[in-house]
Amino acid sequence: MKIDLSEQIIELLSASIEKNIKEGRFPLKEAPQINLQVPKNKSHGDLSTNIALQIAREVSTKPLEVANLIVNNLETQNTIIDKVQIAEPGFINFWLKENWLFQNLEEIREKGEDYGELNLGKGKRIQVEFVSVNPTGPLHVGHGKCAAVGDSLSNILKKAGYKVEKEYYINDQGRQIDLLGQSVQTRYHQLLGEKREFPSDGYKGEYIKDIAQEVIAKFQDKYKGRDDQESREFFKSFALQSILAGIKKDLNDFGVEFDVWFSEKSLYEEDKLSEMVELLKQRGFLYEKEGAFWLKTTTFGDEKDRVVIRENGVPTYFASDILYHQNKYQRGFDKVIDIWGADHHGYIKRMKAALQALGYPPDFLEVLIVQFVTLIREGKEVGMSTRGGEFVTLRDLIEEVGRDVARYFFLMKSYDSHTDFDLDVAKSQSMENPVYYVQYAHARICSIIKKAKEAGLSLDRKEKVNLQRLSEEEELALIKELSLLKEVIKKAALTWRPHLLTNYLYELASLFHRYYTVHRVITDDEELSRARLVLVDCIRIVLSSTLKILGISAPESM
RNA sequence: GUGCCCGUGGCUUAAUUGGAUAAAGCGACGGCCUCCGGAGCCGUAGAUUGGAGGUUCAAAUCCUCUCGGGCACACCA
Repeated sequence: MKIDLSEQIIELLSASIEKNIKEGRFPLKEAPQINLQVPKNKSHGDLSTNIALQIAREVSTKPLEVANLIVNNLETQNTIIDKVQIAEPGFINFWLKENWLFQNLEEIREKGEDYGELNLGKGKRIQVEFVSVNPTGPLHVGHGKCAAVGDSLSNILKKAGYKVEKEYYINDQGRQIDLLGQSVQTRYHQLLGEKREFPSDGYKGEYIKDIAQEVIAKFQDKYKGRDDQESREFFKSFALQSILAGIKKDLNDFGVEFDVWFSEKSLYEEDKLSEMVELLKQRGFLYEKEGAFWLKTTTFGDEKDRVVIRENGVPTYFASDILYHQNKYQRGFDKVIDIWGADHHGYIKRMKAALQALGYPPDFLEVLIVQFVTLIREGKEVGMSTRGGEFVTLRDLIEEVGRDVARYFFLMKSYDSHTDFDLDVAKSQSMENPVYYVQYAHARICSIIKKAKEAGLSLDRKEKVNLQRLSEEEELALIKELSLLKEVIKKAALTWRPHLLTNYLYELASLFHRYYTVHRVITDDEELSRARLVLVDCIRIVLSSTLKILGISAPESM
């Protein structure tokens, strides 16, 4: 069987259009990009294209006429195409031979969880950087959303044939880290009974005291009364290690693992900064004004130029980010995707401008902006302030609703729309809760397969099964849905939208639940039962592998 | 004030990136268990896609204006 059938049909269409060009009917230079879609309406066939409508203007011919010319030159013998029809105002609709569906099932049986893998990326290297919170406190729920999106997106890209690296950027230097160190140090002194004023803009959370306690547990009063350089460095690095360890643990428990933890500090080790400054000067994008060095980001559409090196000689955060992205480029990625919270969106222009100033293509960097999360409990918004003991951390959320639910809820809507996270729905084990709905479908299938085995019907991957017996409307609909997986992954990978998979899962589960209530898998007719077992097993495989991409478990019973 | 994101049934969101009759869930109302897991299934009601123009064979989607909501506008990170 062929690679991908939509590819096959696109090739046929291209050939036909090229023939029309060659024979002078279409005044075009080359065949255009053709898109196939799966029509919503069954009466529009299995696949459909609007190509005639799209080129009608260019070839100055009526769309219907164009469609006719294309169809007349289409070589459909010995292909998967059963019937072609032209519809107003110029769509070309394809009906496929029924056995393409069964071939699809065979493919799923053969490939198992690898079904749906694509070669879209052709091995290109993509880096996805996400979360990257300042290590000055625990992760909150918003970071959880970023983590879920970044992690699933990475999995999707992998499945689509890209080489993906997940990275976390650690801001391990600068004022915030100084403050963190001071905060812990002050708490340490206070806990040991010394009177110390807490830094006015220090970190006031309870976790700071916990860290101070850790210090006491490990080093007792070793640093008591001291405020020298060495002890300050100690508190800084101790606090950093401790918080970072917490962040790693939270992410791990959320099912997210990074390939690289990249230190901001390391950017400054070999004086890369002055190299970068020199380069930008040479390229004419860096100038001095009022004692500071400014990058001409306005050249690339930013509202104002930005300071890179302050008057006092200290590089800004922006300087680090330029260095960091330069480093990314030098590591040879074909593309890097940064996932940022909504509060950073104003930063995109200057970052892209900086990359262009360095001479990199503007689309080397893609920034996805994730909108905020609002927690709802008993119909009311949960305050995100640290006061009042209401939970705000990712850890609390995982403990309250579970990892599967949390991830699903973050991924069921487009990341660029606000998430209203209803805790009561998230905890309910009913049809209100889409996670269980999908997982339940999986568990049901497992149960059927088990039951079948007990009845002596076991599934052997290699065994020939007469799939032609699958002829019910619900069965054909299910097989079609299964075959859509590739399209969904392709689209999700090209548009960076993980929620497409969530929607797909829900739809597949829904079709299965309907099928389940109307037809029995295990019947007196053994041949039929075997065919149906293959079908439900394929559904199980697709449910399970898609859930895996989203980082959600596929329980066999629940 | 300037820039970015978002306005879709009562509520929360989809819509194959410009396609054919705007699709689901919740909530409301009415049905379905002698049978593989009822955490399920079926049906009914509910929409001028915030509003006004425009672009074209075709607009929820693109452009302009306008009204609401969020976020950002530092020699902070």
